[in-house]
Amino acid sequence: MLALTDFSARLIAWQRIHGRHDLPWQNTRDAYRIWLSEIMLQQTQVSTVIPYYARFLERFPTVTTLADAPIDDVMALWAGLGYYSRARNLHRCAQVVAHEHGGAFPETVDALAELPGIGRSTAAAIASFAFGARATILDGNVKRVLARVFGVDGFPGEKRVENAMWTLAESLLPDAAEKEDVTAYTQGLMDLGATLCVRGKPDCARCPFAPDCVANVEGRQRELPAARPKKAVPTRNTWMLVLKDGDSILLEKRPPTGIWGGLWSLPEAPDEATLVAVAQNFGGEAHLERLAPLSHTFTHFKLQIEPRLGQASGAPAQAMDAATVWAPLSRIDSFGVPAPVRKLLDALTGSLI
DNA sequence: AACACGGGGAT
DNA sequence: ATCCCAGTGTT
Repeated sequence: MLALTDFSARLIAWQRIHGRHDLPWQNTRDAYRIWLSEIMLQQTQVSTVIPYYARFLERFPTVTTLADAPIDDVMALWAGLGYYSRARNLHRCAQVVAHEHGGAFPETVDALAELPGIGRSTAAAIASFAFGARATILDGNVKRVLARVFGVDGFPGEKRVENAMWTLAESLLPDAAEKEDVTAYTQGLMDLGATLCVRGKPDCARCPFAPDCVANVEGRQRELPAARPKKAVPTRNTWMLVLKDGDSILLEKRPPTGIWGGLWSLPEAPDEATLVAVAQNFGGEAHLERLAPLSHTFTHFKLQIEPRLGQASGAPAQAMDAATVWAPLSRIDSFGVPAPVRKLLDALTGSLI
Protein backbone atom coordinates (compact mmCIF):
# COMPACT_ATOMS: atom_id res chain seq x y z
CA MET A 1 0.00 0.00 0.00
CA LEU A 2 1.04 3.53 -0.78
CA ALA A 3 2.89 5.26 2.05
CA LEU A 4 0.75 8.35 2.35
CA THR A 5 0.76 9.44 5.96
CA ASP A 6 -0.69 12.90 5.51
CA PHE A 7 -3.63 12.24 3.17
CA SER A 8 -6.18 14.11 5.29
CA ALA A 9 -3.89 17.03 6.12
CA ARG A 10 -2.98 17.52 2.47
CA LEU A 11 -6.61 17.25 1.39
CA ILE A 12 -7.82 19.73 4.01
CA ALA A 13 -5.12 22.23 3.09
CA TRP A 14 -6.00 21.89 -0.60
CA GLN A 15 -9.73 22.24 0.04
CA ARG A 16 -9.39 25.45 2.03
CA ILE A 17 -7.61 27.16 -0.87
CA HIS A 18 -8.82 25.43 -4.02
CA GLY A 19 -12.09 23.74 -3.03
CA ARG A 20 -15.64 24.93 -3.58
CA HIS A 21 -17.02 27.26 -0.93
CA ASP A 22 -20.12 28.84 -2.44
CA LEU A 23 -22.49 26.03 -3.36
CA PRO A 24 -26.04 26.84 -2.16
CA TRP A 25 -25.94 24.15 0.57
CA GLN A 26 -22.56 25.14 1.97
CA ASN A 27 -21.82 27.60 4.78
CA THR A 28 -24.64 26.26 6.94
CA ARG A 29 -24.93 23.74 9.77
CA ASP A 30 -28.68 23.42 9.18
CA ALA A 31 -29.16 19.66 8.97
CA TYR A 32 -32.41 20.11 7.02
CA ARG A 33 -30.73 22.00 4.21
CA ILE A 34 -27.74 19.68 4.17
CA TRP A 35 -29.97 16.59 4.15
CA LEU A 36 -32.10 17.98 1.32
CA SER A 37 -29.04 18.71 -0.80
CA GLU A 38 -27.52 15.28 -0.15
CA ILE A 39 -30.68 13.46 -1.20
CA MET A 40 -30.99 15.54 -4.37
CA LEU A 41 -27.32 14.98 -5.17
CA GLN A 42 -27.63 11.18 -5.08
CA GLN A 43 -26.75 10.11 -8.62
CA THR A 44 -27.46 13.64 -9.80
CA GLN A 45 -25.04 16.35 -10.84
CA VAL A 46 -24.64 19.67 -9.02
CA SER A 47 -25.76 21.83 -11.96
CA THR A 48 -28.98 19.82 -12.27
CA VAL A 49 -29.75 20.04 -8.57
CA ILE A 50 -29.27 23.78 -8.02
CA PRO A 51 -32.60 25.06 -9.42
CA TYR A 52 -34.57 22.20 -7.81
CA TYR A 53 -32.91 22.90 -4.47
CA ALA A 54 -33.90 26.57 -4.61
CA ARG A 55 -37.53 25.80 -5.52
CA PHE A 56 -37.78 23.18 -2.76
CA LEU A 57 -36.45 25.49 -0.04
CA GLU A 58 -38.76 28.26 -1.14
CA ARG A 59 -41.80 26.00 -0.94
CA PHE A 60 -40.60 23.97 2.08
CA PRO A 61 -38.34 26.17 4.25
CA THR A 62 -38.37 23.75 7.20
CA VAL A 63 -38.58 20.01 7.76
CA THR A 64 -42.02 20.49 9.31
CA THR A 65 -43.47 22.32 6.31
CA LEU A 66 -42.20 19.47 4.15
CA ALA A 67 -43.59 16.81 6.50
CA ASP A 68 -47.05 18.42 6.54
CA ALA A 69 -47.27 18.92 2.75
CA PRO A 70 -49.27 16.56 0.52
CA ILE A 71 -47.06 13.98 -1.18
CA ASP A 72 -48.40 15.12 -4.56
CA ASP A 73 -46.91 18.59 -3.98
CA VAL A 74 -43.55 17.00 -3.20
CA MET A 75 -43.71 14.82 -6.31
CA ALA A 76 -44.62 17.82 -8.49
CA LEU A 77 -41.54 19.73 -7.28
CA TRP A 78 -39.35 16.65 -7.77
CA ALA A 79 -40.63 15.84 -11.28
CA GLY A 80 -37.71 15.81 -13.72
CA LEU A 81 -35.03 14.93 -11.16
CA GLY A 82 -35.49 11.18 -11.54
CA TYR A 83 -35.16 8.33 -9.03
CA TYR A 84 -38.60 9.18 -7.66
CA SER A 85 -38.33 6.84 -4.69
CA ARG A 86 -36.00 9.54 -3.36
CA ALA A 87 -38.93 11.97 -3.20
CA ARG A 88 -41.20 9.47 -1.44
CA ASN A 89 -38.45 8.64 1.08
CA LEU A 90 -37.73 12.36 1.48
CA HIS A 91 -41.33 12.97 2.51
CA ARG A 92 -41.41 9.94 4.83
CA CYS A 93 -38.10 10.99 6.39
CA ALA A 94 -39.38 14.52 7.01
CA GLN A 95 -42.43 13.08 8.78
CA VAL A 96 -40.30 10.84 11.01
CA VAL A 97 -37.98 13.75 11.90
CA ALA A 98 -40.86 16.17 12.47
CA HIS A 99 -43.08 13.87 14.47
CA GLU A 100 -40.74 11.35 16.11
CA HIS A 101 -37.60 13.43 16.66
CA GLY A 102 -39.23 16.73 17.59
CA GLY A 103 -38.23 18.35 14.33
CA ALA A 104 -34.48 17.87 14.80
CA PHE A 105 -32.34 15.43 12.85
CA PRO A 106 -30.45 12.85 14.95
CA GLU A 107 -26.72 13.57 15.16
CA THR A 108 -25.05 10.17 14.80
CA VAL A 109 -24.32 8.25 11.60
CA ASP A 110 -26.14 5.16 12.85
CA ALA A 111 -29.29 7.05 13.83
CA LEU A 112 -29.30 9.02 10.57
CA ALA A 113 -28.86 5.84 8.53
CA GLU A 114 -32.07 4.43 10.00
CA LEU A 115 -34.10 7.19 8.38
CA PRO A 116 -35.80 6.54 5.00
CA GLY A 117 -33.59 7.35 2.02
CA ILE A 118 -30.44 7.82 4.12
CA GLY A 119 -27.79 5.16 3.61
CA ARG A 120 -24.29 4.84 4.98
CA SER A 121 -22.65 7.48 2.78
CA THR A 122 -25.40 10.09 3.03
CA ALA A 123 -25.56 9.58 6.80
CA ALA A 124 -21.83 10.30 6.98
CA ALA A 125 -22.18 13.39 4.79
CA ILE A 126 -24.94 14.84 6.97
CA ALA A 127 -23.17 13.91 10.21
CA SER A 128 -19.91 15.51 9.11
CA PHE A 129 -21.35 18.63 7.48
CA ALA A 130 -24.07 19.37 10.05
CA PHE A 131 -22.52 18.04 13.25
CA GLY A 132 -18.78 17.81 12.59
CA ALA A 133 -18.81 14.05 13.15
CA ARG A 134 -15.73 12.06 12.17
CA ALA A 135 -17.31 9.81 9.53
CA THR A 136 -16.38 9.04 5.96
CA ILE A 137 -18.49 9.29 2.86
CA LEU A 138 -18.02 6.91 -0.07
CA ASP A 139 -19.68 8.21 -3.20
CA GLY A 140 -18.74 8.07 -6.85
CA ASN A 141 -16.19 10.87 -6.47
CA VAL A 142 -14.47 9.26 -3.52
CA LYS A 143 -14.37 5.86 -5.21
CA ARG A 144 -12.66 7.43 -8.22
CA VAL A 145 -10.13 9.33 -6.09
CA LEU A 146 -9.27 6.28 -3.98
CA ALA A 147 -9.05 3.97 -6.98
CA ARG A 148 -6.57 6.32 -8.62
CA VAL A 149 -4.49 7.57 -5.70
CA PHE A 150 -4.14 4.14 -4.09
CA GLY A 151 -4.37 2.04 -7.24
CA VAL A 152 -7.44 0.06 -6.22
CA ASP A 153 -8.28 -2.35 -9.04
CA GLY A 154 -11.68 -3.85 -9.80
CA PHE A 155 -15.13 -2.39 -10.45
CA PRO A 156 -16.17 -0.33 -7.37
CA GLY A 157 -19.76 -1.55 -7.75
CA GLU A 158 -18.54 -5.03 -6.88
CA LYS A 159 -19.05 -5.85 -3.21
CA ARG A 160 -15.50 -6.98 -2.52
CA VAL A 161 -14.01 -3.81 -4.03
CA GLU A 162 -16.51 -1.56 -2.30
CA ASN A 163 -15.81 -3.13 1.09
CA ALA A 164 -12.08 -2.56 0.59
CA MET A 165 -12.78 1.07 -0.26
CA TRP A 166 -14.92 1.61 2.85
CA THR A 167 -12.09 0.25 4.98
CA LEU A 168 -9.54 2.42 3.18
CA ALA A 169 -11.74 5.51 3.45
CA GLU A 170 -12.23 4.97 7.19
CA SER A 171 -8.48 4.66 7.68
CA LEU A 172 -7.83 7.98 5.94
CA LEU A 173 -10.04 10.11 8.20
CA PRO A 174 -8.26 12.87 10.12
CA ASP A 175 -7.94 11.86 13.77
CA ALA A 176 -9.29 14.01 16.58
CA ALA A 177 -10.27 16.64 14.09
CA GLU A 178 -12.00 19.95 14.74
CA LYS A 179 -15.47 20.30 13.24
CA GLU A 180 -14.14 22.76 10.70
CA ASP A 181 -11.50 20.25 9.66
CA VAL A 182 -14.10 17.51 9.23
CA THR A 183 -16.17 19.78 7.01
CA ALA A 184 -13.16 20.74 4.90
CA TYR A 185 -12.10 17.10 4.68
CA THR A 186 -15.46 15.73 3.53
CA GLN A 187 -15.92 18.64 1.14
CA GLY A 188 -12.37 18.10 -0.08
CA LEU A 189 -13.10 14.50 -1.02
CA MET A 190 -16.07 15.66 -3.08
CA ASP A 191 -14.31 18.69 -4.57
CA LEU A 192 -11.21 16.79 -5.64
CA GLY A 193 -13.33 14.23 -7.46
CA ALA A 194 -15.65 16.82 -8.97
CA THR A 195 -13.12 19.42 -10.11
CA LEU A 196 -9.69 17.78 -10.63
CA CYS A 197 -9.94 14.01 -10.45
CA VAL A 198 -12.73 13.89 -13.02
CA ARG A 199 -13.49 10.86 -15.14
CA GLY A 200 -12.45 12.16 -18.56
CA LYS A 201 -9.34 14.34 -18.33
CA PRO A 202 -8.10 14.59 -14.75
CA ASP A 203 -6.09 17.73 -14.03
CA CYS A 204 -3.20 15.94 -12.34
CA ALA A 205 -0.95 18.97 -12.63
CA ARG A 206 -3.03 20.76 -10.00
CA CYS A 207 -3.57 17.74 -7.75
CA PRO A 208 -1.98 17.70 -4.29
CA PHE A 209 -1.48 13.93 -4.56
CA ALA A 210 0.10 13.89 -8.01
CA PRO A 211 3.58 12.75 -6.86
CA ASP A 212 2.09 9.81 -4.91
CA CYS A 213 -0.93 8.91 -7.03
CA VAL A 214 -0.65 5.41 -8.50
CA ALA A 215 -2.76 6.29 -11.54
CA ASN A 216 -0.73 9.44 -12.27
CA VAL A 217 2.69 7.90 -11.66
CA GLU A 218 1.85 4.84 -13.76
CA GLY A 219 -0.20 6.71 -16.37
CA ARG A 220 -3.30 4.66 -15.62
CA GLN A 221 -5.85 7.48 -15.17
CA ARG A 222 -7.96 6.02 -17.96
CA GLU A 223 -8.04 2.53 -16.43
CA LEU A 224 -8.91 3.57 -12.89
CA PRO A 225 -11.48 3.15 -11.57
CA ALA A 226 -12.38 0.01 -13.53
CA ALA A 227 -15.49 0.45 -15.67
CA ARG A 228 -18.82 -1.22 -15.04
CA PRO A 229 -19.08 -4.51 -16.97
CA LYS A 230 -21.12 -3.95 -20.13
CA LYS A 231 -24.62 -5.32 -20.34
CA ALA A 232 -27.11 -5.23 -23.21
CA VAL A 233 -30.12 -3.00 -22.56
CA PRO A 234 -33.51 -4.42 -23.65
CA THR A 235 -36.13 -2.37 -25.51
CA ARG A 236 -39.73 -2.12 -24.33
CA ASN A 237 -42.67 -0.77 -26.33
CA THR A 238 -45.69 1.03 -24.95
CA TRP A 239 -48.69 2.91 -26.31
CA MET A 240 -49.77 6.08 -24.49
CA LEU A 241 -53.16 7.74 -24.62
CA VAL A 242 -53.52 11.51 -24.87
CA LEU A 243 -57.26 11.79 -24.24
CA LYS A 244 -58.57 15.34 -24.59
CA ASP A 245 -61.72 16.83 -23.16
CA GLY A 246 -61.67 20.48 -24.09
CA ASP A 247 -58.43 21.84 -22.70
CA SER A 248 -57.91 18.96 -20.30
CA ILE A 249 -55.90 15.75 -20.58
CA LEU A 250 -56.56 12.52 -18.74
CA LEU A 251 -53.80 11.60 -16.32
CA GLU A 252 -53.39 8.39 -14.38
CA LYS A 253 -51.39 7.99 -11.19
CA ARG A 254 -48.67 5.37 -11.41
CA PRO A 255 -48.14 2.83 -8.63
CA PRO A 256 -45.71 3.91 -5.90
CA THR A 257 -42.97 1.51 -7.01
CA GLY A 258 -41.42 0.81 -10.39
CA ILE A 259 -40.70 3.24 -13.21
CA TRP A 260 -42.00 6.76 -12.50
CA GLY A 261 -43.43 5.54 -9.19
CA GLY A 262 -45.99 7.94 -7.74
CA LEU A 263 -45.99 10.27 -10.73
CA TRP A 264 -48.95 11.26 -12.87
CA SER A 265 -48.64 9.90 -16.40
CA LEU A 266 -50.70 9.02 -19.48
CA PRO A 267 -52.80 5.84 -19.58
CA GLU A 268 -50.80 3.06 -21.22
CA ALA A 269 -51.42 -0.18 -23.10
CA PRO A 270 -49.12 -2.87 -24.54
CA ASP A 271 -50.63 -2.48 -28.05
CA GLU A 272 -52.89 -0.20 -30.09
CA ALA A 273 -56.08 -2.31 -29.88
CA THR A 274 -55.87 -2.40 -26.11
CA LEU A 275 -55.31 1.35 -26.07
CA VAL A 276 -58.52 1.90 -28.06
CA ALA A 277 -60.39 -0.11 -25.44
CA VAL A 278 -58.80 1.98 -22.70
CA ALA A 279 -59.86 5.17 -24.49
CA GLN A 280 -63.45 3.98 -24.80
CA ASN A 281 -63.52 3.04 -21.12
CA PHE A 282 -62.78 6.65 -20.34
CA GLY A 283 -65.48 7.91 -22.72
CA GLY A 284 -63.18 8.39 -25.68
CA GLU A 285 -63.99 7.91 -29.35
CA ALA A 286 -62.79 4.77 -31.13
CA HIS A 287 -60.63 6.69 -33.60
CA LEU A 288 -57.17 7.59 -32.28
CA GLU A 289 -54.86 9.93 -34.14
CA ARG A 290 -51.25 8.87 -34.52
CA LEU A 291 -48.67 11.22 -32.98
CA ALA A 292 -44.93 11.24 -33.50
CA PRO A 293 -43.31 8.33 -31.61
CA LEU A 294 -40.63 9.09 -29.09
CA SER A 295 -37.84 7.11 -27.55
CA HIS A 296 -36.50 7.39 -24.01
CA THR A 297 -33.39 5.67 -22.71
CA PHE A 298 -33.11 4.67 -19.07
CA THR A 299 -30.09 3.20 -17.32
CA HIS A 300 -31.31 -0.35 -17.78
CA PHE A 301 -33.68 -0.33 -20.75
CA LYS A 302 -34.94 1.66 -23.69
CA LEU A 303 -38.58 2.69 -23.95
CA GLN A 304 -40.28 3.26 -27.32
CA ILE A 305 -43.46 5.29 -26.89
CA GLU A 306 -46.29 5.34 -29.46
CA PRO A 307 -48.56 8.23 -28.48
CA ARG A 308 -52.17 8.37 -29.71
CA LEU A 309 -54.52 11.36 -29.51
CA GLY A 310 -58.21 10.80 -28.75
CA GLN A 311 -61.25 12.97 -28.05
CA ALA A 312 -63.56 12.36 -25.12
CA SER A 313 -67.20 12.41 -26.21
CA GLY A 314 -69.34 9.98 -24.24
CA ALA A 315 -69.65 9.21 -20.57
CA PRO A 316 -66.81 7.13 -19.16
CA ALA A 317 -67.66 3.45 -18.73
CA GLN A 318 -65.00 3.27 -16.07
CA ALA A 319 -65.59 5.30 -12.94
CA MET A 320 -63.09 8.07 -12.28
CA ASP A 321 -61.26 7.53 -9.01
CA ALA A 322 -58.43 8.97 -6.94
CA ALA A 323 -55.91 7.54 -9.41
CA THR A 324 -57.42 9.40 -12.38
CA VAL A 325 -57.71 13.09 -13.09
CA TRP A 326 -58.58 15.53 -15.89
CA ALA A 327 -55.66 17.94 -15.89
CA PRO A 328 -55.87 21.32 -17.65
CA LEU A 329 -52.96 21.55 -20.08
CA SER A 330 -52.09 24.96 -18.66
CA ARG A 331 -51.67 23.47 -15.19
CA ILE A 332 -49.68 20.34 -16.03
CA ASP A 333 -46.80 21.77 -13.98
CA SER A 334 -48.76 21.37 -10.75
CA PHE A 335 -48.75 17.60 -11.31
CA GLY A 336 -45.68 15.44 -11.08
CA VAL A 337 -45.25 14.25 -14.68
CA PRO A 338 -42.22 12.27 -15.98
CA ALA A 339 -39.85 14.21 -18.22
CA PRO A 340 -40.64 12.42 -21.53
CA VAL A 341 -44.40 12.75 -20.99
CA ARG A 342 -43.92 16.38 -20.08
CA LYS A 343 -42.03 16.87 -23.35
CA LEU A 344 -44.78 15.15 -25.30
CA LEU A 345 -47.50 17.31 -23.73
CA ASP A 346 -45.46 20.48 -24.21
CA ALA A 347 -45.12 19.75 -27.93
CA LEU A 348 -48.84 19.04 -28.11
CA THR A 349 -49.74 22.28 -26.36
CA GLY A 350 -47.69 24.17 -28.89
CA SER A 351 -49.22 22.48 -31.93
CA LEU A 352 -52.82 22.70 -30.75
CA ILE A 353 -52.80 26.44 -30.18
C1' DA B 1 -24.60 -10.18 -4.24
C1' DA B 2 -27.33 -8.46 -7.82
C1' DC B 3 -30.69 -5.65 -9.42
C1' DA B 4 -34.14 -1.64 -9.89
C1' DC B 5 -34.46 2.97 -10.12
C1' DG B 6 -34.24 8.69 -14.21
C1' DG B 7 -32.68 12.35 -16.10
C1' DG B 8 -29.18 15.18 -17.78
C1' DG B 9 -24.36 16.47 -18.56
C1' DA B 10 -19.95 15.27 -20.70
C1' DT B 11 -17.45 13.17 -24.35
C1' DA C 1 -24.42 6.71 -28.69
C1' DT C 2 -22.24 5.75 -24.27
C1' DC C 3 -20.84 6.50 -19.68
C1' DC C 4 -21.53 8.26 -15.31
C1' DC C 5 -23.17 11.12 -11.48
C1' DA C 6 -22.75 13.84 -3.54
C1' DG C 7 -26.63 5.92 -3.53
C1' DT C 8 -30.56 3.54 -1.41
C1' DG C 9 -33.84 -0.10 -0.99
C1' DT C 10 -35.41 -4.54 -2.34
C1' DT C 11 -34.90 -9.24 -3.54
